Amino acid sequence: MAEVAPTQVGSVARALELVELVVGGSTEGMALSEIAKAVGGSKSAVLATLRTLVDFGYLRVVEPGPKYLPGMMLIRLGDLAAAHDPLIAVARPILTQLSEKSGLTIRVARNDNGFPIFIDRVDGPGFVRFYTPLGVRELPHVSSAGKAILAELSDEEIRSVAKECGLVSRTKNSITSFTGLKKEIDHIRQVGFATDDEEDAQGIFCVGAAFFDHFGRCLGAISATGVKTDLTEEQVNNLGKLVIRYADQLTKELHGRKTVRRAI
Amino acid sequence: MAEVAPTQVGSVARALELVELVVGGSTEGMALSEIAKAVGGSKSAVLATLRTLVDFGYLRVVEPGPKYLPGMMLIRLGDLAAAHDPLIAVARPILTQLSEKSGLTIRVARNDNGFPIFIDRVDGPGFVRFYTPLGVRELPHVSSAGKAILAELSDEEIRSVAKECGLVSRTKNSITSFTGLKKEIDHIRQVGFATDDEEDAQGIFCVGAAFFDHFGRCLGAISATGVKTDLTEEQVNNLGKLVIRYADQLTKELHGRKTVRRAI
DNA sequence: AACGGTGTTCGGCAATACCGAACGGATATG
DNA sequence: CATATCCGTTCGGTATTGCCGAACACCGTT
Repeated sequence: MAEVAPTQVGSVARALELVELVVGGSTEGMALSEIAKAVGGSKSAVLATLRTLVDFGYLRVVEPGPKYLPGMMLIRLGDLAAAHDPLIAVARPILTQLSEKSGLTIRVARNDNGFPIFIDRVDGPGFVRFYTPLGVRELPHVSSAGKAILAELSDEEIRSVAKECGLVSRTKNSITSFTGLKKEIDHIRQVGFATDDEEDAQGIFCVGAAFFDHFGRCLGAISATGVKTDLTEEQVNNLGKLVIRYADQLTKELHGRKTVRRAI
Repeated sequence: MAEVAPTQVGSVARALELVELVVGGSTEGMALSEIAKAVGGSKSAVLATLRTLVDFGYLRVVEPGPKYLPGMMLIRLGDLAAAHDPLIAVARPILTQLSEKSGLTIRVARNDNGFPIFIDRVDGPGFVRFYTPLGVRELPHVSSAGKAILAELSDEEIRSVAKECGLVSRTKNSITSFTGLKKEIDHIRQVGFATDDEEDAQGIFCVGAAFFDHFGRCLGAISATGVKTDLTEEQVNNLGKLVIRYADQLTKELHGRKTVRRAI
């Protein structure tokens, strides 16, 4: 089976795999045989597990078929988990205000050892043209939030993170060399905000800025995301200053202290 | 133990109880002994389960102590579950627009046999002064969304729902008699929107309107929530018309068809 | 220094979660 | 129209494995 170092509970692990499988599946839902085949278990065992998950609302079953879909409890738990997180609780009103002011989608990422994990998002008005998942470690070098975080690290930390993620390419604009990244970070340290000019996805432009705890350590970054249009340098600068202002506001409300960014 | 009619998996059920326990706990996190005592299990068994949940990101452990807190995966799953739900996907831009237009917190509830289940929320600007959970069945008679849904039911359905929830009182403004509720619903059917004038919580005012599927059946309702201020009847009417317009827009984008509301 | 409180590890027993076969229904195929 | 093939479901039997309780190590307090 799977190599699990510490003591675990197998049936629970298998159940959680089922949840991820269904959540990652299509919006049509998944059938029992399909699920059993995917996880390589017997139909009867999978059925018992699915019933348990449905009982707790983690999944819901839609007739006819029976097909399994993500349940309401997941939304409830996600909402409660967000309410539990002090950072999200403080950040959300700020994200909302910045979204309204800029008309863009605003997200907040936590600094996870140099990697950004987006934990909340407030959509801008208009139809949502892109979807970015929450709660997962993202690539640091192709997102404005990630680069804003990187710019607050020491050079050796940056090198370590760059090595860990491999500086993989996502689009033709992605920065894939360490020297290129270093140059970019120098620029970020000068202007105080980071950009993502179609480096992660075609047609998407982002601006991000870091925020800090009361030790002056970078807790994460907020970013504004929109569809790429022809922005003048001045417009980018204005947006950058706006994002910085709200990031500073977040730092302040977290009783944090903004560090002097390392110039070189 | 618990009386479980169909075949289930006990260890999974116990694990999910742990998740709910921790999510419902304080923001400080819960200790192992505390959790074991609460669920009435041995520390070793609970520890193994907790480790599994931590491994999957459902919980996270914070040192020192080890204390257990809701994990990032819950946020991720909640976000994915919301993205899976066609209603949420369609509704969110509309909620965002209405929130921006009205400056209020907008929510959308699904009609669950006459009961509202709020499944998404877009906060208005400014500090959030109230928190309403998502994904749980709420009382139908003390929320504007609930009453907007009720007004689309037949009279016997309303009576059935009223019996089921007992018309319990939440504030001194709560409607607790069936005749009072019937009168209120007649009014809602006339004006097309429902209000909640501090009937669920002191100082909170809401306006809600229903939306429909392509059979003309009431799928749910959206509502605008704000702090109670001295609103003139005209202002309430204007807000009501605004909410109706966005609810109708939602109906339209769901390829739904608005029913002629039953006058009497 | 001895205590109550942690979290942790370990062995052993029995509960129980798994499997596979068999059934019934629905849909597709000849 | 009959046959075949999928589906979901039920049901025992087996042994896997998840549970317990005791013992350990650790810290803070008394």
